[in-house]
Order: sequence, then C-alpha cells, then structure tokens
Amino acid sequence: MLNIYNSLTNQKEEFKPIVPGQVSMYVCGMTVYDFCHIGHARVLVVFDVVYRYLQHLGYDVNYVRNITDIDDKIINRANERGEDFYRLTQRFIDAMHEDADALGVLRPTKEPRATDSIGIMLKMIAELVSNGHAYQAPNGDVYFSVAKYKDYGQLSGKKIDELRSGERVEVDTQKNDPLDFVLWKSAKPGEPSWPSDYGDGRPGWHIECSAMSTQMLGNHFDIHGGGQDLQFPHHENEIAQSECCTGEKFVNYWMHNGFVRVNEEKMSKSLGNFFTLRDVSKDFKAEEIRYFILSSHYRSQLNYSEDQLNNARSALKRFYGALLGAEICEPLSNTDYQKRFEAALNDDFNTANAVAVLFDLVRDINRAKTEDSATVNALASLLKYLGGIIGLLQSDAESYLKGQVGDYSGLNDDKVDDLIKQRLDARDNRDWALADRIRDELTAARIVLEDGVGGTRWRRG
RNA sequence: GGCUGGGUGGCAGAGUGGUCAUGCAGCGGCCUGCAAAGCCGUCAACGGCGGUUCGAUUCCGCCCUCAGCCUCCA
Repeated sequence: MLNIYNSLTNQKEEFKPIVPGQVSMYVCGMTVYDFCHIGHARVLVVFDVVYRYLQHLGYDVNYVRNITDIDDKIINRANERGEDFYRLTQRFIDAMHEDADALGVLRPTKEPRATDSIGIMLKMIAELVSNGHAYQAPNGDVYFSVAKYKDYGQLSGKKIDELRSGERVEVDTQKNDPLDFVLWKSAKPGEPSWPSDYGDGRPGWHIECSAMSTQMLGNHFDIHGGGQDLQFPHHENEIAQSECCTGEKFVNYWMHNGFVRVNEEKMSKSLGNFFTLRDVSKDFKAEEIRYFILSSHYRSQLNYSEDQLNNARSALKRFYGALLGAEICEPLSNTDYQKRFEAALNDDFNTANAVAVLFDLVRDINRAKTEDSATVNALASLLKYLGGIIGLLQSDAESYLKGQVGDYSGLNDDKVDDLIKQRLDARDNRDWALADRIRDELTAARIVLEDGVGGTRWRRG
C-alpha cells in the first residue's frame, strides 16, 4: 500500500487513484532559458522515481511535465543575446533532454510547451472573466480576483488577510487588489505576442499549468508535483484558477520536493550559487549525481558538496563491485529484500531507506562470492532488478568501473592491460619491486588494481 | 511578523516508545608477496528545559537554533 505525503493536508495519506489502475500526474517542468542545474536535476529525478515506481506497482501512468517557453526571463535573455526567443528556448529544451537522458530520467508521457497551448489558456481566461473571477484592467492586462475565491490559501496555509497585511509588493494600481495575479499580459512593443479578445499579449505563468494539466489529464487528476518553492504562489494560484474555471476539485495529491542547498543556502539562479549539470558532469558520472539525489528523502533538503558526490561515487563502486562477474538472470521473486525495498518506497518514496536495503543485499552477495556462484547470480540479479525500479545500477558493471570521467591521465584501456601484463610477469618472477613500481605508475593514473584468484582486475578510481 | 519543514554518532543520512538503520571514515582481525577489494568484529548519536510513561531520541509544552515561502525561482 502506497502512502504519499500530501502538501495539501500536510500528512501522509494512502494513495487511491481516481480511476482504479490508472494515475494522472502533472509536474511543473523547466523554464527554458538556461542550462539545468542540480536543483532542476532533483525535480527530474525525484518525479522520475515516482513515475517508475507507480508503473512498477502496475499502474498505467499518464505523466505530463510541461515546458515553460515564454516568460519575462526568456524574453530578456533572448533580447540580451539578440536571438529569437523561440530559437533560444529550443536550444535549451534540447539541452534539457540531453541532461535528463544522461541522468536516466524517462521521458514523460507528454511534454507540452506553453506556446503550443495558448488557445486553451485563452479559453480558460474567457471562462474566468465571464463567470466573474477575472477582470481586464485599464492597461489591458487580465487579472484573477483572489478575494472572490474563498478557499484561497488552502495549499500554502496562508490566509488572505495575513497576506494582505504582510504585503511587500508595491501596489500596482492596475489591480483591484494587490493580491490579484495576472492571467494575460498585454504585449509591449517588440515582445512576442498572441492575438486575443483582450488585445495582443502573452499568458501569465500560472495559467499555463492550469490549462495544460486539465487539458491533458482532465479537470480533476491524481498527482501534481514540483519544487517546494512553487507551492506558493504558483500552485496556490493554479488551484484557484482551475477550480474557479471548472467548478471541480483540481488535484488530490500535491507533492513538493525539497531544495538543493549550497553552504546552507538554497541553490538558485537568483542567488547565483548554482552548479549546472554540465559543470558537475565534468567530474562526476551522471549516475553518481542521480545516486546523490536519491540518497536522501525527496522532501528533505539536500546539501550539495563535492564530498557528497564522492560519497555517491564510493557507494556506486560498492554496488557495481558486487555486481561484477555475476551473471544476470531472472531475479528471485518474493524475497524479503524486495518486500523491505518496496515497503521503503511505499512509505512516501523513501529512497534513502530503499538504498539501505540494497546495501544489505550487497553484503549477502559478497559473502556468497566465496561459496557458490548460483547464489551470487541470483542475488546480483535481484540487486540489479531492484536498483532498476529507482533507475540505478543498469550499466554493465565492468564498463561502469572502468569508465572514466573528467581529466584522467592519458592511459587508455589497452595501455592499462599492457602494464598489468608486465606486472604479472614481474610477479611471476617474484620481482616485487618492479611489480610495485608498475602498480604505482597505474595508481598515479588513477587506476586501481585488485589481485584476485581469477587474475588481476582494474578500475578507474 | 505569518506560514512550512528541520535540528540524530567524525561526516552523510533513515527510523523507532524499551533489540542492528545504512554508507563513508576510524580501530582490531582474516585474506594478500605487499596492497586493493571483500569478509568478520568494534567504537560512537539522538539541540536545551520541563511534562506524560515502568521506560522517550521517538508523544506533549516551552525555549534556542537552522532552512524555506510570503517577490521571479525546481
């Protein structure tokens, strides 16, 4: 039985889909004006695990993750570069796909772009205007009337009165109420725009998610996810717009992942303390980054540091070390390991706990290695199968361990094999000094040797 | 100021009203020509003060403290 922590009620609840056997899930994706950083990677990976695990449980999952490809930042960036905004966003969409693929993130079922959905947004806006929940201001902008939605604040726990008293935004005289938010922005000269009954303009940020999610998943769907920073105002506003427009409940389960932090501070574009995936990938394998993300619970904060990534590196070496030499076959079914593993994931996707189960399995594999290979193969296959449920351990063990990343010395695999052969000769002659000298040479090139009964193995350290 | 969520052993990070988390690091041993890897053993923690309880790191209250949101942000 799967339990999910619901941000709407602030407690874990048993997951029950609206339609038995099917899950409809929407996750707020990237605004594509720059490369993805580790914080973005966390959303991608966290909800990839949710997606994979729901499928593992046998659900037919309709997973929609949007792309915001029109907003102020995109326009500004395009202007700075003198590049057409559509070309700019296309470039970063391609980059995002490359990054996500590398991390082992499965493509969502659908990945709508905001600019392809303007029509449906305008329909929603028209409905909100006609039913009195929205109005057009003198300057042409269309705003949503927060005060007219009595349940506003249900997700973030905020109260309209308190928001108003803590108001820090300068009052926009165009709005009837400072809390109102924009649905349609009228275009300034030279900005990308779309025609509408309210004049040329572009959509506000919040309406796109309401439009694309309800269009693709229905007015009422199961799961909506995103980063914690979207809880307010973005998700709160989505609820308000959607429910005022459709008259139905919008979403049953809200999921929010915690931030990645750098030196006790949120990693964010505005603080400038972010590390892009591309930067980090110069020194670490994508799977190490994925493991790092999954080594803590998705709702807790995650501190980014090189030590943490090194820790992930050690962990994966241990996993792949256990897998090395085993023959992968049909995994054992109904094992205690699988039960514990699933119990962990059933508990609000507790990947940290699930990974701990995998380490117990590793110990059993390594123990069995001195005894019989059938047990090793069976347990290793189970390890690989369970790892696959959270998108880990799917590489070939030997190539993973020999794989290189970043600036290693120029020693290629053939040269390594050659040196190892020379060292073996030296060892046969009991010339330990020479053997050790060769090993030192390899060590300097970050090659680690392991002399075993079956010969000498090596890996890149 | 309002609202969230935290404070666990050297580090990271789960969890529980009374027996082991787990990984890395450390220490002792086995294995090895020596290593490495692996295995066995081992050390060690629950922010502070009260309360409930036979017993609390785990429940309750207060305090201290950290992060996040309240403005764009995954």
